[in-house]
Amino acid sequence: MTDVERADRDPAASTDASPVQAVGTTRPGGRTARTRLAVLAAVRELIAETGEAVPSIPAVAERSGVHAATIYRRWRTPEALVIDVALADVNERSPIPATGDLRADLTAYTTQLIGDAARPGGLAFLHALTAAAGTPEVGAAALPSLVEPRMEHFQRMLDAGGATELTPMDMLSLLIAPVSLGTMLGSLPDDADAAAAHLVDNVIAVEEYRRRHGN
Amino acid sequence: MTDVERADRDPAASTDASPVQAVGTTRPGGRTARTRLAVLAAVRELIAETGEAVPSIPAVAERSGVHAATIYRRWRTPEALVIDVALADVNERSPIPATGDLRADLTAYTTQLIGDAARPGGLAFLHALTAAAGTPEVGAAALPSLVEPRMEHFQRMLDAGGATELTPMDMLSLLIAPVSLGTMLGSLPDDADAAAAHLVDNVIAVEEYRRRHGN
DNA sequence: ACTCTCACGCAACTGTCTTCGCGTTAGACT
DNA sequence: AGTCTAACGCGAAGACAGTTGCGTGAGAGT
Repeated sequence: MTDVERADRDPAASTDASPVQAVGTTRPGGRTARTRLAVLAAVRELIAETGEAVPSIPAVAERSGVHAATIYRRWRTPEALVIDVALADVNERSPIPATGDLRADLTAYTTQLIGDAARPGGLAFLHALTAAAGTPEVGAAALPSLVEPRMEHFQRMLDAGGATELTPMDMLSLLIAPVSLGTMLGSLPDDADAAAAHLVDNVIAVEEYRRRHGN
Repeated sequence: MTDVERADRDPAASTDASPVQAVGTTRPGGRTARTRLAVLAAVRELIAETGEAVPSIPAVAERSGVHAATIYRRWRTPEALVIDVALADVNERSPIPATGDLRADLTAYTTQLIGDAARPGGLAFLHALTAAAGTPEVGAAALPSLVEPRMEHFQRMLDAGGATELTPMDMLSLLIAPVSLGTMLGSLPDDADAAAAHLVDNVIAVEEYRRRHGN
């Protein structure tokens, strides 16, 4: 009847040995991983369909075939669901290049970021993020694990590009933050390339300014 | 807010009203104004007490003494309540100076902004903002009326300070956005003055960069 | 002062979210 | 292969947000 039950009984449909996170859990194995994938897939679908709302847990339960009680036990809130999806997707969705050409790397990343934020899930993610930030038990654990890997990637890009003054934090302040707020307010220009070029110019400006004025 | 009040009235007689004082409504008088003040005061208190959550309407009803049905009829959602409080408070809470000294004005504003965002209500406001952005019927009306007056103030500050290249939008990208996201992620330095100086330097850097490279 | 009617209080109602106890299943481990 | 137990399914109970119809009181207009 449900996707999960079918997956459980059909040996051919068993997962192709891709160990999902669930680090530190006592039982990371097959069924738990399958339910997790089914739930996260349902969250993605619902976000894509319903526009930008954070999906309700009963809706995710029906869509995924996983019982609502199970979802409540594992995730507790809808926001945690969205955060979990984001954690699983961010790295492949907005890769951070490091070719050595700073402006090109920044432009490529920013353009993709703008496009990503404009997607239906973009606002849902921001919503979930603010909600998670308000509830320490969710945010305190999730936020660092979301941010830290990105910071390392940024550092590689900056090193490769010869940026001596900029820090990964500056990427947060000068790129991610304006794109996030701009998406919320709908104040981003329609032309994503122009918007990206604008933001990248700001980054370059800061790098040059600090070089001239010392750190 | 205006949409809700319009729904209560004759649809044809609707003229646009200032979201703060509700002037122009058919009955702006004593009782309506009192209930509104009582409700907004309760929202402020609840936000200050409960940390950073968006208060539930039943809670606001009990605290304010205004019946829940009334609040539902006028505001519709808790997010609209928080937005309304923000609309009423922002101008006095984070004034935008225009003394002619650009760096001093920027620093004063940014410092106050950081302090304001760190307050309990700061996160609640961001939460409400993202939620409002996701529901067009609330956000489409409220967001412009929140942003536009600020943009004008910024323009005055920039003019007075002799900034020829910067736009009010840049203040959004370079100051408000980083402070917002930084507050969410808890990534702002503990030293608010240092953080403000950092962000202000970025603004100055962009102004100088554009002067040298043409717009 | 009188009338009109908008906004509010009231209470019952509906639908949905959320939790809980218990039995069952399926990985993990020996 | 056998045992153990964490994780899941299930249904019911509870709590809560949100809605609606109706009567009343308080501004607004004359």
